[in-house]
Amino acid sequence: MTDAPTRLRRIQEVAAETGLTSRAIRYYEELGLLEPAGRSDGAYRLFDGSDLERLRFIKELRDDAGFSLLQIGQLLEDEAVRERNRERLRTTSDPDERRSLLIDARDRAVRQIDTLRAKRDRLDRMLADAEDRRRHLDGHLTELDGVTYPHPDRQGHR
Amino acid sequence: MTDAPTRLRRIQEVAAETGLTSRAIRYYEELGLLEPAGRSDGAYRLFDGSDLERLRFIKELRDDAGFSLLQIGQLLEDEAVRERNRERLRTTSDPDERRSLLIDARDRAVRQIDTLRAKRDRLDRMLADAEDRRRHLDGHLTELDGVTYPHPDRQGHR
DNA sequence: CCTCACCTTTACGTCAACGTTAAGGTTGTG
DNA sequence: CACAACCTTAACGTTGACGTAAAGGTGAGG
Repeated sequence: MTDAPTRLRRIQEVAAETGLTSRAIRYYEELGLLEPAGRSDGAYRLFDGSDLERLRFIKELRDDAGFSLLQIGQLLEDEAVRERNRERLRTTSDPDERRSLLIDARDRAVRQIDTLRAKRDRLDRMLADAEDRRRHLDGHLTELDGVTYPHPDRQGHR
Repeated sequence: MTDAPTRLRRIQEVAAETGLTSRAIRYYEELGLLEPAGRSDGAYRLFDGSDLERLRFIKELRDDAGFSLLQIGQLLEDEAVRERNRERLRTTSDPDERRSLLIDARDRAVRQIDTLRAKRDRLDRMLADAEDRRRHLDGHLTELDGVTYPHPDRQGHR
């Protein structure tokens, strides 16, 4: 009892909370990116908290990092492999196996770091350019008005 | 004369130098992402240095930043608008117009900064996670071997 | 002038990532 | 138990970003 308040949600609620569509969620399942926590008596999909996390993560990777669903599958698979290896690490005491597990894990991490770093560096450069421009323009503006003028402030984002 | 050694290239050479395909280049033109510097007597497309730059830039945005061609079109359009406004800025002396041009430019820069920053921040977080994992694994490995083993050390970045 | 490698436009094909419709089963509320 | 609002699978449609093939023109060397 007191099994932690693991509320189970049906697909449309999940869609609303994640900003995805039901169709997209089913599609991700079809691709093997996740497996809903369970099913109802009729065959309704039921999602728990970790499913929500996973879906939000997928969306982040898709929208912000621009990864394809295939690449995302790889990343998630990598994470799963890591999890299994950590388990294996705790249960084995053979030092050779321990070392090879660790080396494999490190290799995966390094590969991931490389791709991410490449992406981030390009973005950083573009960002720096844009910020330079803004600073430059701010300079011209204050020079013109002699006073800091009101931020147009598009939407309330930050 | 001495028009700078503006070599003109035909599409396949450009493809080889940019890592794109001829088809992709024509497609980008079709979408209005660029206009080749000229055409030969028969109607061969001829590209100059700035075309090459532009195509490399498009490829970076597509591959590394994960932007859609539509978004890339927006970014390039923004850049073009900036260029025109800078020209206008130099030729007008009406302070009201000058200020509105500057404010508009600053607005565009801010918008771009916001989107780029969001993407970069997500990538940064993922990267930090991966680096933490690598450090952690390195620790375990040196602890196991009692010696720092050879870094595979992908490339010499950073 | 011939030839071959390259180019042109036009048009249909393909793959990922879903959207949409169809035909029917499920749940909870009155 | 009726009914509306949700869900299911299956299947076909759509859009972006090209690939590929067809039918013909171009241009530099021999």
